[in-house]
Amino acid sequence: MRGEATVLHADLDAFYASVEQRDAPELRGRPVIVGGGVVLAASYEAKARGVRTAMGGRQARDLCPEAVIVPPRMDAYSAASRDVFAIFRDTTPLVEGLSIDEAFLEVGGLRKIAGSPEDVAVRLRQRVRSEVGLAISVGVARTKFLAKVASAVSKPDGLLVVEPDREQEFLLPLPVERMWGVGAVTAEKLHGLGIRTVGELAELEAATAERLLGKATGAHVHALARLRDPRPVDTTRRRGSIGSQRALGRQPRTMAELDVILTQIVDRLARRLRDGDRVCRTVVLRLRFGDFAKATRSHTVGSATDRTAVLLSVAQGLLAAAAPDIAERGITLIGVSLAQLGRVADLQPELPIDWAEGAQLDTVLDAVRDRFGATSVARAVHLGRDPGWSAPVLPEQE
DNA sequence: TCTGGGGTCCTAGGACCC
DNA sequence: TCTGGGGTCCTAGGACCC
Repeated sequence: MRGEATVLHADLDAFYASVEQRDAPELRGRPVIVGGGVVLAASYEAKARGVRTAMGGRQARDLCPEAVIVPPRMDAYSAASRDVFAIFRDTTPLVEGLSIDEAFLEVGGLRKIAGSPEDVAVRLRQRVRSEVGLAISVGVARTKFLAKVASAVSKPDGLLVVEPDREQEFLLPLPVERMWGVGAVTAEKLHGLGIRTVGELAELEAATAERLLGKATGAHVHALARLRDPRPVDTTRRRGSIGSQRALGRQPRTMAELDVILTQIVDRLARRLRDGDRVCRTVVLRLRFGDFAKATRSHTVGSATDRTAVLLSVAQGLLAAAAPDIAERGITLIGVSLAQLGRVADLQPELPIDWAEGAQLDTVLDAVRDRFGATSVARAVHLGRDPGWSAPVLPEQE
């Protein structure tokens, strides 16, 4: 095996539940479930009783009647996440966040100043424990995939280094379900061929895996099983979509009710969009019907926007088109995703302004505001041929 | 099991363009 | 008269992840 084990995967343990136990000492040592209708997170005491993430609340209470059930406090989790990511970035600039509670860190360049990757991992775990008060598990390996599997195997509150010459003996005996990227459907297909371990998957021809699982998924998981994972830690990834949804229960809903909910969702999303200086081109309406079958309806606009009014009218158009289906089948969830995200800055070369025509500032600003909103005006003006122009402060319309 | 909420990536067909 | 081939975009659905 070439290369050294320099990739860390750091993953907070039972994150939401651990924050609750940190902030409320009376919860420590007791089974804690975060969530209500559905389990968002379970402490290790609750997991020991069989409670699992995404399990229905009723089933969780049946399994563990003495569990303390607490409502989620997303603000507290976001703050804890920021604190932990600050320690990640203080450890190395090469951090790739995967979600609110996990990240990859490339630490290969730190040997001279900070010691071996294992030394770095030991200190990282100590710092998160002492400075944030949370347990974090870390896997160390030559590739992202192996580091991710290693951190999962090390839990709870563990550290596992997979040295390059021990990779096969670590990975091949594991059940295929432990692979990152193999879920229930893929595992079931593999079981159908009698394949239960990663080693058995590795013994297949790549073409066989691709026929069984599809070209991309087959090639991907087959390569991983053969210890091939060339993906570097990528610090440049940006979110490609944002979304929000609401479960509605089973009771019938009028189109007027749905319109109110849709408006609230779009309003929230559009604010998040503008807060992040982002724009989007595609609006996706997510529906779940009375029989819990899911569907999406989407529309892409020609010019990216962050305007609530534009996004809402697109969403309303999609909802209106779906109204007959909803009337017939009922509806149990409605949601919206905004996709094809871009940065406001990226819009500027596309501004439809012909500067050669000697456009007046007011005309230009009106055009910019109409298309992209007041928040974009100041940046757009910087594109002007005259860098001496200052950006007027316009009130946000909404 | 009477079923959250936030995301990523891939597939496949049709439209459209050259 | 009998119909190319490739590339990209859009839409819808599905698997997977935390």
